[in-house]
Amino acid sequence: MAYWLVKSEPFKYSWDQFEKDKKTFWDGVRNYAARNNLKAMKKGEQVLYYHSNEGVEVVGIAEVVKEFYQDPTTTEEAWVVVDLKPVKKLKNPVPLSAIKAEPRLANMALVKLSRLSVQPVTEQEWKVILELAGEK
DNA sequence: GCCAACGTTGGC
DNA sequence: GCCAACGTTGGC
Repeated sequence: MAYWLVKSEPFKYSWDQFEKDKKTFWDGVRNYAARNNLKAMKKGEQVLYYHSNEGVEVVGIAEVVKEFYQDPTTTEEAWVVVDLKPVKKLKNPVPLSAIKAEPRLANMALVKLSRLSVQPVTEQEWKVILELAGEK
């Protein structure tokens, strides 16, 4: 079972909107590395939901409900989406500054590859994030 | 709004 | 296939 992290700009698609919708397809990925991660997602896997630009923090947990398929917003075959549903909002959102301050998270893709919009999260990292979020 | 980091494009 | 130029992302 793998873990993931997706980024969204709250202006464009916030966690609150996501909760209202109950489900969304994750579109707009136009980067091969991110695309490959989308393709690697399996149904039932858990995904951290991160707000970039504003907030700059992990705000919630989502789950993959449908594995990748052709991005309906483009006819270019290279691009895919997955369906996600909200699982829960974190008690305490985890800001990037806290992630950077946590030695156990020093190697997170979020820190090292800050521009990648869909990235894998290790099980250890997942646990630490939830711990910082006050979930347990 | 600035700028660093990094991915992509295109000329050779 | 290399690499400079350019565009975009995202933290601050």
